[in-house]
Amino acid sequence: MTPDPRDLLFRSLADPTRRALFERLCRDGEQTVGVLTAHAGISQPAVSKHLGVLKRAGLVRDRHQGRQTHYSALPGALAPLIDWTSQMAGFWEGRFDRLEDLLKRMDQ
Amino acid sequence: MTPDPRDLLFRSLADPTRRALFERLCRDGEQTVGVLTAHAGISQPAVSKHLGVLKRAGLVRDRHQGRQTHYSALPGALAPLIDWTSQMAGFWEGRFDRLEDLLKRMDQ
DNA sequence: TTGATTCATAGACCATTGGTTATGGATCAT
DNA sequence: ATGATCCATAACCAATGGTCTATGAATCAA
Repeated sequence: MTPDPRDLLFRSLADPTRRALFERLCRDGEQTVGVLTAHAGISQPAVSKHLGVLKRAGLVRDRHQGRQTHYSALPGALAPLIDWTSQMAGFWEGRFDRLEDLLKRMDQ
Repeated sequence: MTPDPRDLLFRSLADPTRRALFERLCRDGEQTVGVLTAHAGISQPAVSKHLGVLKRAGLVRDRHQGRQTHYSALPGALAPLIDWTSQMAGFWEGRFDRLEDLLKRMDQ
């Protein structure tokens, strides 16, 4: 059972709170856990847990400075997601092409 | 609390079995529940349930013919997902630009 | 050193979810 | 009409997930 890296990505982004955290980090850059907690509307441990999930998915990284932890987004980790959607669209187009071929052959 | 359409999408695609079903429909086109079940490795009711979730997310549609139900993919429903990832990347680039501006101003 | 602050981890709790079996409604074949 | 097939729904169960409070480790300030 190779743990599909896509799976971690999709599951991490399935939660709206986590998407909001990631979105904030993308938009406003590096933030401490305290600042993120102040805007998240949930407890600090909950925020830490969400950040842990995002980190394990490679979507964020942390930097320790004194007693605070700064988190920042790594939007490059979204690549597999983009690849997958492209692939789905590609399958679709490919299927359509084959249908055109079929119709073309039937036309003769 | 308006139910974010993105939320339905992300949550629907968070499950590997559902992604596999959707992928199969994208790749091979319309399929009956029976055929999908034969390849899914889970029970028919489980497949039906997953298809229901995908349908509510707008990712598939169903067509009834006799006693079978044919499902097909609607990959256009992936658009909000693509938009979101683009927006995240956009935030990132914007942030970088603003940083450049800041450095430029500091340089003077 | 003592106390306050910042964050992560542990444990408990509740809702959600993904799976099962059982069943029923339609449709087709005989 | 009878039986078989296809699918959806219902009822249930185990596991997962998101939240909280409590606590501890590390750092900073006094």
